[in-house]
Amino acid sequence: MTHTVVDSPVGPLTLVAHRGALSGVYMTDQRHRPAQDTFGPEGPGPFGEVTEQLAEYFAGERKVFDLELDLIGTPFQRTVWQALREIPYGETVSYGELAAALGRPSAARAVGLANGKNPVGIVVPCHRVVGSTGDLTGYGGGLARKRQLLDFERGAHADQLPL
Amino acid sequence: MTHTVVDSPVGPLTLVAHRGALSGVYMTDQRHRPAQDTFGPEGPGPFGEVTEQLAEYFAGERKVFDLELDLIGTPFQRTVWQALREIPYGETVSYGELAAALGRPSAARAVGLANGKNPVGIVVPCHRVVGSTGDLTGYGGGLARKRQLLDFERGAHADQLPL
DNA sequence: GACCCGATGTCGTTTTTCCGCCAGCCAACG
DNA sequence: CGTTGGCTGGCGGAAAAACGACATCGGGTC
Repeated sequence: MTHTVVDSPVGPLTLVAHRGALSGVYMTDQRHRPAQDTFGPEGPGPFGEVTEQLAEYFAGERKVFDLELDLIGTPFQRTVWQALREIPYGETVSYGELAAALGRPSAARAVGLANGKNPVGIVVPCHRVVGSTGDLTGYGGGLARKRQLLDFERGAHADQLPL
Repeated sequence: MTHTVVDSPVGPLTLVAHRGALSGVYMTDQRHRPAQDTFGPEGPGPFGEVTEQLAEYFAGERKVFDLELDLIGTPFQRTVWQALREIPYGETVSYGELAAALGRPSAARAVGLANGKNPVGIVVPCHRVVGSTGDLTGYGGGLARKRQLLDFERGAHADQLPL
């Protein structure tokens, strides 16, 4: 367990590694952010590759992250997080649709819970899930950041997918 | 975490080591015996010294074990196990007396529970605790073994403490 | 009295149960 | 449109219940 901190357009990001793989990406003031002392000491880890891909992402040059992750959670949570990774860049799904895709059409609210516990922000794109009406409805890092990320992803796509 | 198996007059004993110290001594068919896969691989450990002292004990030549132990349990359990180690060879105490000695005169039954969870049989002499009437009342390894151990300890003492 | 039996009190631990929380959804109503 | 109320499912913590390697007391027996 080691961690480090890098800068980004959405503020400082705390990167956490466990067993040699990325296990956490936390923004400042993020809800459900674990206590600092659970991140282990600041130190070496696979952070070079992570930092590079994040930089590419924020430069609009990367749409898919290719990183080894170590996600710790309940079976249901892991299922949800896995599903999140399959939402394409720039697109959104509703909590209900995601729940239905998992075969639990009525578990929309539970999906919201699991979503909020996503330990790896941005890389696991929990920001691409919105309410059934299109409302953003909530985000661990604050709705402003969610809007910022979605606007950015749509903008970077503009030249390819003119609406 | 490593373990090994040795023979003894009360049947095969599984010795377990953790952090370089003895953490378990289990008989066959013992109640509360942890699952085999929690013992780690069969391998090296401080088993030479342990085996030697056990052999001396069963030869009637050793009355006190001098071994480093690594006992894992709740605070109360650790207190009880520590108290057990101070019961002299060949003598017995009742559950109630032991509880009283710990300052919890009414916790006799709880002492019984903790007693049963003793991970290090023989070396931590839980067999020296009996009911208030002198009945053996119970033993993780079976009453037969408890009787066997107590008879043996009394016998080995016979030349010193003729009743 | 001596003895056995059952009921009761006790205590730390473990297991089970229950309840509230919430980044949702839908329908009904103004 | 906004607002409201009722339904939902998984999670986490709290509370309750169950569980013994006991001890003690009170009645019945003989």
